[in-house]
Amino acid sequence: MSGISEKSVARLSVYRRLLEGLAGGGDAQVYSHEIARMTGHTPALVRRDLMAVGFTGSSSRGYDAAGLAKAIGTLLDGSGDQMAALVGVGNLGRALLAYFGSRHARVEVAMAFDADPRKTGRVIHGCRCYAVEQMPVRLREAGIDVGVLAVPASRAQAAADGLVDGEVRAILNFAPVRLHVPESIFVENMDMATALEKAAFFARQRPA
Amino acid sequence: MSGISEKSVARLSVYRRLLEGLAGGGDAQVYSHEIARMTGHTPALVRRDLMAVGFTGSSSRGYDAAGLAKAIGTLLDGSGDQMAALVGVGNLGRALLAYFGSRHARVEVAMAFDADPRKTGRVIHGCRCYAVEQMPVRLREAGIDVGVLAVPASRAQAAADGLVDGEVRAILNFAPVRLHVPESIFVENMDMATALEKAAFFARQRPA
DNA sequence: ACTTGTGAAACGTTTCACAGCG
DNA sequence: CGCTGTGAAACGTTTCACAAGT
Repeated sequence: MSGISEKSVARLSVYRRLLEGLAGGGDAQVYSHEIARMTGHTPALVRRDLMAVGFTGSSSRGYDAAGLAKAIGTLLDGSGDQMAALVGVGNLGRALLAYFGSRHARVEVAMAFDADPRKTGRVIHGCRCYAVEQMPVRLREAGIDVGVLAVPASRAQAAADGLVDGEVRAILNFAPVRLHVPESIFVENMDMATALEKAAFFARQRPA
Repeated sequence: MSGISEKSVARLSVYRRLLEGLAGGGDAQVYSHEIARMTGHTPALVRRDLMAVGFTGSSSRGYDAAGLAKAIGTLLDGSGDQMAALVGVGNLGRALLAYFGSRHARVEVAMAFDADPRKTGRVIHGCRCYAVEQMPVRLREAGIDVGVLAVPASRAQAAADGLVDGEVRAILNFAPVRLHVPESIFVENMDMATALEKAAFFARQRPA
């Protein structure tokens, strides 16, 4: 529907962070080949990605960094705020709360859920933790549309079912399993075990 | 050189985990369409990926789960053990140590590094922590070839330089920046901020 | 001379479709 | 039959190459 590919969205998110840094550092104008060098892509690809943004640069001066960052934001963030909920407040879950909680609150992690009664009711890294049983109701009440899954593999499908029941529309899945969810729900897998194996594999295919 | 794509390697890693689970659960034989359904791909893609493995199935019974898992292992793991080192023992770093440390030690995280002197010398989740200054020497001595980067964005490039100096051949990068490293080094980016923005974006492109 | 924006070519990945086999 | 293995087609993504702007 959006016509814009997953890869393009991911790169635009990276461009925006870079541009905000440049604009903050007093670098007002920037060329596609500079963005390309700093993000590890080609100038042509950067320009192709920017076509979707509808922000036009100048042939002589390139792009206005602050303006382009804002235009990317309009595309990526939409109008209203978006909220996410974390499921699984273990080692990884707490690290994610700290990571996502720290200021750059593009998407707010508004609540967390855990099965362990010792964690429910507590506030961890500024985020209140509820029992998993309350998940569908609380998600719907708060109108949360992104779920972040940081539970053990064995519990991932049950937790995903809870998120679907709570009517989230996207899931960021850190569990090393493929979730079974309705077609209409977007799933982004962050499989760290696979990523490490991949790195180890390609390490071996290299000159020593 | 290897002729096998990054995507294919990532999927093979997922297939293997699945197959080990099946074999352990007494499911001796499995068809490509079953692997496909459980991993969310198509049967044709599964068979295409398996072509690189060189393990042949039977038309009537499909693949031997245990044998196929082992064959994938031969391809992915190579001969000797592989070791990784973690840089950055903050919230995320400790979570990664717990995550990667737990038994399924396909790649062993053998040591960790941190700039904070209160952390150096300690053993965290079974992994000894050293000062970053010692990084290049210790990496070379131990023959470590994968670095896992879990430091703040502002320190990521310096830490990457240390890993390169220590002659790692691949880096698993959790920092939200593009690293500048020699061509010969494989970099796998795990940008969680971008992943969350991506999930939020595609959540919006959906029926409510 | 340098850029941007973009049609068209090149390249990579996935799916189709079917021969061959048990 | 329903399966595997695979050439060929379809599709998606990136790069090339150049017209047009400054």
